[in-house]
Amino acid sequence: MADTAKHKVVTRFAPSPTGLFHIGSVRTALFNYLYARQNEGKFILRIEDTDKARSKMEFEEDIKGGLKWLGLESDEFYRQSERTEIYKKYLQKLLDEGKAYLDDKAIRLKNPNKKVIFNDIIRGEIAMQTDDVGDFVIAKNLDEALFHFTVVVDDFEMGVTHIIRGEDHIPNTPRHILLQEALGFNTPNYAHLPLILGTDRSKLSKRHGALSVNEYRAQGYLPEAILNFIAFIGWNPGGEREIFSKEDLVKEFSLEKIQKGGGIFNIERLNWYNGQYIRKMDTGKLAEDLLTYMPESWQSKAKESSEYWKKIVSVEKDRISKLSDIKDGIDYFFEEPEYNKEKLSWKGSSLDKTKQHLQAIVNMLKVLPEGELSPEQIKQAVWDYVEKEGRGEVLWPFRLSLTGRDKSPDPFTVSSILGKQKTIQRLEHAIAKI
RNA sequence: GGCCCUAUCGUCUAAUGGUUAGGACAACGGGUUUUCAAUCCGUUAAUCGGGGUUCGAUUCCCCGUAGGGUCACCA
Repeated sequence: MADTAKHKVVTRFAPSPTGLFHIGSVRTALFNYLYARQNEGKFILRIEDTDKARSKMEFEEDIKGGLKWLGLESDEFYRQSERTEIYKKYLQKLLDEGKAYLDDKAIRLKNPNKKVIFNDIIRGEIAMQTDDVGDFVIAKNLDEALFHFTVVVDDFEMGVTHIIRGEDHIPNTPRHILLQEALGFNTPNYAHLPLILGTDRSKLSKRHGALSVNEYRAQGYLPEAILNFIAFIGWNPGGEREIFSKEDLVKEFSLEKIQKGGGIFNIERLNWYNGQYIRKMDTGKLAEDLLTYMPESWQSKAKESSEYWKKIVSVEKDRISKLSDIKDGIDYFFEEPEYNKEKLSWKGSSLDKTKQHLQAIVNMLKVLPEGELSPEQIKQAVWDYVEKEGRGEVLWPFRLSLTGRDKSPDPFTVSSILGKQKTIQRLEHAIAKI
């Protein structure tokens, strides 16, 4: 029996390991975690693996790994498949007391067919007539207790004070209360969360696309961004602040401020949060994390010259919204750019003219000192010319000969990172091409 | 279909028995020394409908409507 006396609040996250750790489950886990931490309570992870056919260890590992990555550490861990004896004891008790009975193949609860009323923290009073569930099955046999029964027994045994779960469990609650009454347990507090919905407004499920936490992780979403984003579906502290760290959430969280209506999972908003958190990251750390998202050949180059890589990262840092974005649009830092010479000219300008501009830039750069040049230094060196000839007229071919791309950071930044030699080399290559 | 839950901009949401109904994402427009980002400024945009209660309702009540959840020897 758990030490309930020590903790005023005990919450639990109780997933069944029958699928990957789902983004909808993340919020249930998060809210249980937040509420426990906020009240200096206990947060329990309980694997509900009574369905032997569907439960798989790989899913359990996926859930645990996901929780760890998100930083939602639990204080205690249980696995229902290891608690058969406990369920058996209570099952026998119910049988002995005549509150349950064995029919052909299963153990059923004798349903008093009463009206059950409970007070949901989020929704207020909910009343339901229990006739329609009849003498529902609570176990296949003494050694195989089923969901409704194991949940009730475990929540009691573990001293769970607050059951925070999805609203898809509302219809189950009257059965659990019937069971609690039969067993002589107190009814814990219930808080049924609104569901996270797909874009079609139905409960988020596999057909809505990427859902597993690990997939988001693989795409380069940050745990802080996911937590912040997920917390704000169905909950809001009031006020106009949008960015909340896990610690902020622990401080501000309250069950009373949870929304009643379901909320759509909006990836655009997640992307925005993720970008915000990327921008707040330390560049060194980001440079390290970004490495794994790159093709191997670039990766080794980046490792060889970490200063070079850091400069690239400091520029890309506010251009990407998820880590995997890094591989798009930085090829010119690792390979010679490829492009058609026609692209070099700015809006209808002639190639001859373009060639002149490029040559002029080369000349101006050549007289600059060797060694590191800042974007400002480079800009200063060419700016008078640029102003005289037209910005796009000069800057577009400058940038294009360095990057070969329609879209990229400005030519001063790129050439500063590339270095004087490389910059001149690429400009001369462009000139030769024309 | 039975039972249950829900309803504010396209989306996530704030607020109140009396407000120009606020913020964020997205979209659009503009600034930010060429482009694309990032950033800054701005614009468009909402209280599901009908009855009550009330001096006044988006807010409280009822009825509709719409959406969702759930109806296993799954969880």
